[in-house]
Amino acid sequence: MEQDEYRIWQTLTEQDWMEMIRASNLVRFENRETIFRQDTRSSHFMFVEQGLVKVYKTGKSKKILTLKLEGPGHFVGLLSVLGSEIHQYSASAVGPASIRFFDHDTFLKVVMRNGNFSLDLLRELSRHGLFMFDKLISQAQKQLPGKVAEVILYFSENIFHSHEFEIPLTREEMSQLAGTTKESFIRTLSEFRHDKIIDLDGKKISIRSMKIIRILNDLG
Amino acid sequence: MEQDEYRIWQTLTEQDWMEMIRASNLVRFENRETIFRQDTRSSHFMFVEQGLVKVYKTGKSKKILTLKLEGPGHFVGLLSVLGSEIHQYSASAVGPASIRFFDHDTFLKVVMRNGNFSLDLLRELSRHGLFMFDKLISQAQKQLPGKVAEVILYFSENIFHSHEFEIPLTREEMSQLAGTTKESFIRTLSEFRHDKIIDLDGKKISIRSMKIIRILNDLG
DNA sequence: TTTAACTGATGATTTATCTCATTAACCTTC
DNA sequence: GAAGGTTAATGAGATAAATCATCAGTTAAA
Repeated sequence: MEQDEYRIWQTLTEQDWMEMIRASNLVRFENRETIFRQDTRSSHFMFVEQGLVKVYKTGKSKKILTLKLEGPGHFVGLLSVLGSEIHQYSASAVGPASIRFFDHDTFLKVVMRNGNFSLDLLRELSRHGLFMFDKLISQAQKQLPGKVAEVILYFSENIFHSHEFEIPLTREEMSQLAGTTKESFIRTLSEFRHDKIIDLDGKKISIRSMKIIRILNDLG
Repeated sequence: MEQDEYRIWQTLTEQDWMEMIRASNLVRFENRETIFRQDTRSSHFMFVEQGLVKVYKTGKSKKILTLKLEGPGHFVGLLSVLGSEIHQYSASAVGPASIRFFDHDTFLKVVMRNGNFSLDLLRELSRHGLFMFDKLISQAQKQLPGKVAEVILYFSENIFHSHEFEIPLTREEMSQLAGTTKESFIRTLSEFRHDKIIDLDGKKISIRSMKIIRILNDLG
């Protein structure tokens, strides 16, 4: 990794950067491998260099809710590393992914002495919080079509930047991202297909009417 | 306010503290007054010195979801001030409340030059994020009794630190905290009363069986 | 290569919760 | 102190979504 490869490192001095990199190691995960697991002790700061990472949490009823897929240039597990001793959620690789693990103390030392860097982290954490607040509203207030449209839109806009894409998740995993059951999710997808809002071919989805998807996402 | 009154200021030097305080002002809000409103421009860092502040967000359908009640010693609106130009949610006073408004640039200047302070903010923000993630799981996976028990437990443990308390919100406001409708909330409260889990007298609630409340909260 | 497990799809049924409607109690203010 | 507004409570009916069950197609394992 070069220092200028990701925006977040650009506030670091060459020395800070070198010190952090030296106290780090890059780990490659294969599809579906766990990166860290809820209820284990949190230790390292983890940064996605390549691939996609699924961030999810298991409720008391063992049901899973997936918060997001984090892509390159973002941290995973920050909330737990900074706000708790124990991981409060899990993360796993979606496809092959390279994660850099930074030594906890070295990372904090740099955060403490570099105001611009810590401010960037504060902003990253804040945007993450705003994202969660939005998701909270969705879960509390939207009904099925709105939730499913949101997931489709999420892949289209945040992950693939295209109206046509192949989703690297099973239907059940998608339903966990929507906050519903796999049956309900599948059913709603089928309805979207019948209503010619999307084309569907296995894991390939093509949005035929972005307008309707947006309306469904907005109005619930 | 004295510097040692709240934990968050203890990492500040006397100079930093004085500079920030000089560039701040304390505003008293009466019950139900808006402190900041969703969709307005965010400007100041706001800190609760006294009272309770309701943090809530209005969805596209105009329905309100209340995230939490923030008490003395905590910031409100941090997510928006740091992560967005525009407030993504609202806050209003629950009873009389004193809020200190810090000048944006002065506050950031201190954050940037004081590593311990910025680290404290990072931790505060992280805990806030973990709280939201928990709430997200609740909204996605719990049904009514679990959500209502959660609200009762929240008041008991986080706000009043007692099994008996008088809630400063209407039933409708409580339902927005639970993420349901006022009718459903009232109905569930009544059921709890019939089942002798709580005593109910207007806004006074007394938990008769903390054990059952906890079970309901945990298992859904 | 046969069996077993997983995934996707769909129907039928049940259940939870929302919506609508009504009433009573309590404030507020004119 | 009467009228209007807000809040709390509850019932009946409508509706959305979960659950349960089945089956076909696919992938993985024995």
